[in-house]
Amino acid sequence: MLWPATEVAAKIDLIGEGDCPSVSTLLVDGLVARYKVLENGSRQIVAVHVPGDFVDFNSFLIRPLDHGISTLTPCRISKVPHALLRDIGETHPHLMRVFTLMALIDGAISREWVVNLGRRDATKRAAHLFCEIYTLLEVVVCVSDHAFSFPVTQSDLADMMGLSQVHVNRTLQDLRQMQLIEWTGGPMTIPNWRAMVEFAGFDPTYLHLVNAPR
Amino acid sequence: MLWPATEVAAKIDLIGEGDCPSVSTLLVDGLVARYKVLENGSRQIVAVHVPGDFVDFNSFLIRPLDHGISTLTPCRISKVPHALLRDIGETHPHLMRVFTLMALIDGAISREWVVNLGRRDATKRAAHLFCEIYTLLEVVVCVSDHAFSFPVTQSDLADMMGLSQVHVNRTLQDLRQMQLIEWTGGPMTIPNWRAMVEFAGFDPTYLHLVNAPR
DNA sequence: CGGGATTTTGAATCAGTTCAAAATGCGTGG
DNA sequence: CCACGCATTTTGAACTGATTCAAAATCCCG
Repeated sequence: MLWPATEVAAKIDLIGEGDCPSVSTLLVDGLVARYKVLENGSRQIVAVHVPGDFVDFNSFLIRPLDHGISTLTPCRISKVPHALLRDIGETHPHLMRVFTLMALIDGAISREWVVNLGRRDATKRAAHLFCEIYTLLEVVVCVSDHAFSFPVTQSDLADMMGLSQVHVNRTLQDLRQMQLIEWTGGPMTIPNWRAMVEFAGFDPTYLHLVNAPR
Repeated sequence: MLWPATEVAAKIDLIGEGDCPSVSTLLVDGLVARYKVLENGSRQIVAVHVPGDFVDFNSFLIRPLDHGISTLTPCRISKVPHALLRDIGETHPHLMRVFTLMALIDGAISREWVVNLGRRDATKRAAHLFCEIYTLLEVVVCVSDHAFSFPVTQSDLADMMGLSQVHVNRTLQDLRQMQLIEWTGGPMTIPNWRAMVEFAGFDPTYLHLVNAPR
């Protein structure tokens, strides 16, 4: 069963904080961020979603939504009514377990973000984030040779990493100079994956992917 | 149906990283932490659990466990076999939804930790953490008048907040001087809850408690 | 070619770290 | 009850990673 995928322009709020939609959104193409904004106006991105992710599975069982959801790039999305999810849960109880699993993995990734923000310096923090995003993309999209489209601003990166935009810029320069990333204008490539993983201390176990990448 | 609660001494690893137990642990009394350790030896606590929490509900559906679990204080725990959880899920499908809900709330708390580490300075970070823990305790335990037993070392706090132990010490002094906490030897008290919430920017929505406290 | 967004650079400042030592608290055994 | 020893807290001072502010350079799109 398929829904027509909708095109969405870049940098659009898919769902605002406090909204209570009766559909969940499946990301078909593009990148979306879940974020929170503090009183002082600063923003923290709390999760990044890749194609195949349920972007607000939460809203199926939890209200109100305690964070905003916004696209990072142009996206294609597909709306799945909560009524359908409920039906699935009732007629195929074993699929309900899949929902639980999705929620658990979401939490596992979130916990690794806590580690990333709490205990890694800017350079390793960036490296780890790129490892995570690449690994997730590799599973879903046809990604060739550790290169992937990543049309995201340094401000957005700053909000993912809990850093200032200026420092993100300097951090990226460091990673470039260390030959761990190539990223100027086009897609990001990680020329030496082994070195990158080693440097970032990246262990993909927490992603709980079925086909663990090498 | 009840299990005998087991006594556990303070600062004991309940479950080590990589373990695959066939039971989940319900926390009856005390505080436990889930943590990750980096290559360089630094530790980050990724979640704190209060009585009533399933401490490793994860392990029911996800393996291997990607983090360690350790007590912060002496605890009483109760082991619930996975087989039983599976039975419940099969015979009472609607309870499976409760499991999903638990997992979602766990994730929501984790995301707030990301915000706390990413975008709040040391003082507000500590304040927010104390607000969270107090609010969770208030629901479960008989806690009187914004005072609660919190026998945790400053090192443990440092690992929750992604700070050095020394800076935690100075941060606590600040909070004491601002009259936001009283904490010397005995239980921690928050003499002016309104001021504390205001200062920390604490909004308990993300905890998704049924009986929202004032 | 022009204009807004984004990236890059510089310099001063600040929040938090590190290292080291002193002070305090606390349980145990004499 | 005191003395000892270990864990924890507190203090100081030097240092460093990241922030802030401001301006210049570059990019991209129409």
